Amino acid sequence: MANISDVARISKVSVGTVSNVFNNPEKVKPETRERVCRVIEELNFHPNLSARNLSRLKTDTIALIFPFSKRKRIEHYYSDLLAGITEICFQMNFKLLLSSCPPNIDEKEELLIYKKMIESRAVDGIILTVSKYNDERINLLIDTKQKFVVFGRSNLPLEFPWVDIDGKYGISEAVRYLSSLGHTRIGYIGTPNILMFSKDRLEGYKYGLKRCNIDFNPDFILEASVDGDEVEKGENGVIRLLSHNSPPKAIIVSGSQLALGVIKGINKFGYSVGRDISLICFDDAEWNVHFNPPITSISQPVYEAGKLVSRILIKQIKGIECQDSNVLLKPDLIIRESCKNLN
Amino acid sequence: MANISDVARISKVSVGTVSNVFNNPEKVKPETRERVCRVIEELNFHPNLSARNLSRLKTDTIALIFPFSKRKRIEHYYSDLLAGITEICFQMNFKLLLSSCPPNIDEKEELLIYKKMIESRAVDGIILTVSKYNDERINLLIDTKQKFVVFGRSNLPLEFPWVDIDGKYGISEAVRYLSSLGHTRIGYIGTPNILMFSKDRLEGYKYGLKRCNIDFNPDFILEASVDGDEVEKGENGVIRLLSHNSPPKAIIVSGSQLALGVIKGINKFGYSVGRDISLICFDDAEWNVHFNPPITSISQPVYEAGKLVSRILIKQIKGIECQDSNVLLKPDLIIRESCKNLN
DNA sequence: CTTGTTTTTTGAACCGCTTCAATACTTTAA
DNA sequence: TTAAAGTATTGAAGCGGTTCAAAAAACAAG
Repeated sequence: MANISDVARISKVSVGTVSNVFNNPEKVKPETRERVCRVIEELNFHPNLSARNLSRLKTDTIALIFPFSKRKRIEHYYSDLLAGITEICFQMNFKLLLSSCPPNIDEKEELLIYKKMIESRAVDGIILTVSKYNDERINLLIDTKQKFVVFGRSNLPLEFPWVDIDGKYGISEAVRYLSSLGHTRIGYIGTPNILMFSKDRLEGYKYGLKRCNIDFNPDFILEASVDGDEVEKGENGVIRLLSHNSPPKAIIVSGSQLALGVIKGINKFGYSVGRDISLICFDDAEWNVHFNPPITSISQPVYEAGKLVSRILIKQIKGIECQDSNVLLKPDLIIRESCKNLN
Repeated sequence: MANISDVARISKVSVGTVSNVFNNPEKVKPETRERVCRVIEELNFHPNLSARNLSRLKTDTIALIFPFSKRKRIEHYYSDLLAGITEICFQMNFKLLLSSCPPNIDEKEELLIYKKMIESRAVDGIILTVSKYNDERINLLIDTKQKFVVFGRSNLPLEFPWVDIDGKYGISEAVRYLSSLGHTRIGYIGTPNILMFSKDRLEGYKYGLKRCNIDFNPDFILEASVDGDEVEKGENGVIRLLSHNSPPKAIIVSGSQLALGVIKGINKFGYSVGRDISLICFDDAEWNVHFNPPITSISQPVYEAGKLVSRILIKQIKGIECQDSNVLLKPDLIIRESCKNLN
């Protein structure tokens, strides 16, 4: 396979000129350029990326690390994100290195994976997803001066680029909608407290109640544990909520997997979604619209977030000033038929 | 940032020895090794991957190229596959380069993307997915001597490693099951004919009928077109089938997106799945079990295929003899409640 | 035909590692 | 004590590009 000096030799120029033909074509005289190009064509020469990466000390590659799924498939959250990221990478001519790590991995081990990636300089930037409370990974990335963007916010008092979805807004709008239908007994089933977005959403729930002058009842909320099957947790959770002596009549559930369980639980309890229990699901999974009744959902613009996140990161890598490197996206309440009008 | 010669200088050995500490630790005397390791630790040295890749002329990286989704998310088929692939990559210490390309891209342009990837030697191997009839990509990969594995078989008379799911078996089992419930009027809604797996499944349908002594009725089959929304195609398709003057009483649908439309269409037609129309879906999407009634499905071991495909590819790259580089996986018929027993 | 200016091209240094023949050092056996 | 064999280390030559100061060539003006 031909290399750059073959091309140089045959086209009777220096390697520097061949290199310029690729990287600074305007610097080489048209006639020379054409001659070199012919030889490039003839030899079917293509610059070796590893060599290029080495000498430029950059890779035009970004990385995304996500946890293995327990369900032998990528969470659809990542799936949407990936769709956005790969699209931008394609546009901007960047590559995406995808890594995954075992679920429920030891936090220290997870950090090691990040460290390894940073230190080997395999990528120019990293996309961090699902920020946690006191997320050590963010500290690591800042300490090592690695370029990165976070999908999610942080409680740490640090400046860094992030994109997030306004869960507080989303949930509070759901509460407002339920309240407008006459609901006051509104339950909430949330995700584990250690994830930043859980806090945000729970806050939205409380804020939403307050705004609608509904008293907060701690018996009406439930936070799923970190481990275990999401569907099961949803099922058990909702059954617990419904077993109260004066149970909620509406439930907002944070996450589509949990929601699957919640629906199952509601049916198991002998109730029917939309008639006996109103339901809103944060995160509009593909199937929500196809259920009977179709589930009123809060749709997260994860795909857009993926595009943003990668665009911001690549800009940062290229040294392009980015005016908005902190973006909060609004989710959408999509009203379908799972909530009963009590008025 | 420290490099290998810094380490060599400070620990008073040659760069070769430092390199050996990493790559052939058994070749260096324990005392020396320890001394070098201390310096490595001190300087927080980590070999630069680009340099390593360049001098070894390999990257320990494989690539997967998949089409953008029209639905702003990765098809769950790829999602399962990715889960398997990334898991093996993690285990085998390989990296995965993920690329996507616009949907319905010109075939020539698609080939260019593959060419670019091959010629830049950015990866050591490529995973090709969803083989097509007369798939040019396979020719390209063979011609360029690129290492690769295909998820799917080919009609081309070529030898190459592949993993596939036995669609013929899956569909014919579905037919057999329906027949055992007393069904004889069995329709089939398939995916576009250009995809290899479509042919396979259709064959399964015909074979299944024959085996059960059911006459093949061309009016009962429908092949979805290449473009357009899958759900819509399913909906329109099933309505067309049901509008016949003696319509099928059972339908096998090839693909979960199509199935969503089929269910919608059945309901729209005023029929009810499991009562008026029996339904089997090839591909057990996450939601199938949660529908009412739960959909009897043929579950594809895509996650396992992902593991296999990457394992085979990596072995090939490493030059490890692989006894079984052509694997046909059997899908599973999961009986739920969408088929009526006519007996 | 000079001289000065601008445009092109050169070629060596560099990026940071791996590899391997050659050398140096140890150990063993006679 | 020494030669032979075995073990450990060296260092230079790759790998295949990019970069940039310096040289060369081309052009313009006097």
